[in-house]
Amino acid sequence: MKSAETVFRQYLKAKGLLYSKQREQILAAFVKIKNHPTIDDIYGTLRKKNLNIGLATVYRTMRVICDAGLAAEIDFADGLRRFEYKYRHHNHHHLVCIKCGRVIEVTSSRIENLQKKLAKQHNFTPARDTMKIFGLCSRCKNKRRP
Amino acid sequence: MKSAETVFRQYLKAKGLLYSKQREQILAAFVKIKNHPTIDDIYGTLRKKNLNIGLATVYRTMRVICDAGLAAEIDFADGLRRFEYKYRHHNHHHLVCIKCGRVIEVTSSRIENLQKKLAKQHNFTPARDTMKIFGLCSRCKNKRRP
DNA sequence: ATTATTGCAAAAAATTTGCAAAAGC
DNA sequence: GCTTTTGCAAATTTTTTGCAATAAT
Repeated sequence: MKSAETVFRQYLKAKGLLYSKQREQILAAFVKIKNHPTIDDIYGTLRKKNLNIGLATVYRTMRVICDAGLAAEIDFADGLRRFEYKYRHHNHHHLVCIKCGRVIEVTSSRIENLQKKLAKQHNFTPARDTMKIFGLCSRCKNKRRP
Repeated sequence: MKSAETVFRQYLKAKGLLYSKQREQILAAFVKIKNHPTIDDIYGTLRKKNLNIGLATVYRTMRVICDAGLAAEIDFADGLRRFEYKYRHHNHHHLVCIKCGRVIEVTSSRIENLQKKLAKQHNFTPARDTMKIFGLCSRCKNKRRP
């Protein structure tokens, strides 16, 4: 299966865009970070590696990566704009702990089938979907208040 | 059934907070606006009514309204922070058109049951959930490119 | 050679905060 | 009367943009 880099390269070529070192490095950093980084997480990672990439470039590149379908914005209701890696990830849903912020990824083909049905009923052509359940994770639910 | 205002009043009293005219007006404006307003939508509505309420107050009050469980932030991937009214609304899901922005609200008890099951399997105590399907609505899918 | 991309700094937008005056209870 | 809330302006944070220099094909 093609690597994300290859997919990105092909996308850029098809759109007449250039494949720059910065784009390569930003994509690599993003893919490497597990668990839904913010722009600032990605920027910080690059800085730590002494890659001198401007913040504006990270913003611009993450937009391109999203356009290429390799990432999507995701909102865990913590006020931060995060990104989720979309390539070779099964479509999955999230259980988000409202206390500790832990995110558990789950899949359910039955839910997916129902989603498809629901879309069809409304004559709606689905492209992607998100499902999140907010609540308390197993660790947090047994803790007493501080 | 209690009105949202009553619920809000009771919440404030329970927390030792005050029920001010501004809070009343902001809640009323928010409830009245259909379809997921931004802070600015709410602020604009109030201004149009010549209610001289500061933007900071709208920010602060929407947070209180969310804390009271009457609203929640919702993200339709359009870069805007929106709020959804939560009281006396059946839990519903959204079909979001990525072309025209139209939002169709749907319910599915079968999906809800599966969500509950999924949470249980992970020893997770659900509080609230969101599900969105992004795609093309019936109107947009038949249109050709501009 | 031509065009797209970058970094930087500046601008714009979004959100939060400090504080004296006003309002709620 | 005591506290909380408000409006305003200032401060902070987040995101976008203009542009000359640089890099990609």
